[in-house]
Amino acid sequence: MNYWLFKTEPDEFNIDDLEKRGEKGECWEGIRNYQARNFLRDHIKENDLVFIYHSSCKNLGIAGIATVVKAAFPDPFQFNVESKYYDEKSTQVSPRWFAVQIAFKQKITPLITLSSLKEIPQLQSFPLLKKGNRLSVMPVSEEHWKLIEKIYK
DNA sequence: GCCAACGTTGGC
DNA sequence: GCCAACGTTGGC
Repeated sequence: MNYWLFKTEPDEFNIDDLEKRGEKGECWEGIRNYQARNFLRDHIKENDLVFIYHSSCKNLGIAGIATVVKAAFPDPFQFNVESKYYDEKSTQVSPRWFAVQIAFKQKITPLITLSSLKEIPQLQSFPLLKKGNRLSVMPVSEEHWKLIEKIYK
């Protein structure tokens, strides 16, 4: 099993929205970055755990945990002309973009703030904290996951 | 294949 | 709203 971190802008979609989706969960679509796409397509498996990170907002930080309920499938939005995620260069035979389905597992209250994560020396190499990091889907090492777990457990 | 120009991300 | 950092595009 592997660990991940997904970013989301809480104004668009947040941990409470995910909780409301219940067991069915939410399709994590619209990822249009190749590195993130490769994680989604090749490495994220059913039952993996995901930190939900709230970005570009007032309260930055890890707001909860989700479970992957369905591994990679072609992102349906790339074929939808109406969608802002539409990609005319993508084909049904060879889709360019992928999505996964995740479901709510737990909320972390209060959330683990970005600033508190930065204070932990052992998290220096955590990709989220790297300057200029723009990945919206990133792996979390087991070591880092366990460290972060300790903060709220 | 290089790289300048551009658009986007995301913390501050 | 600013701007640094990064990814993508497209001309050459």
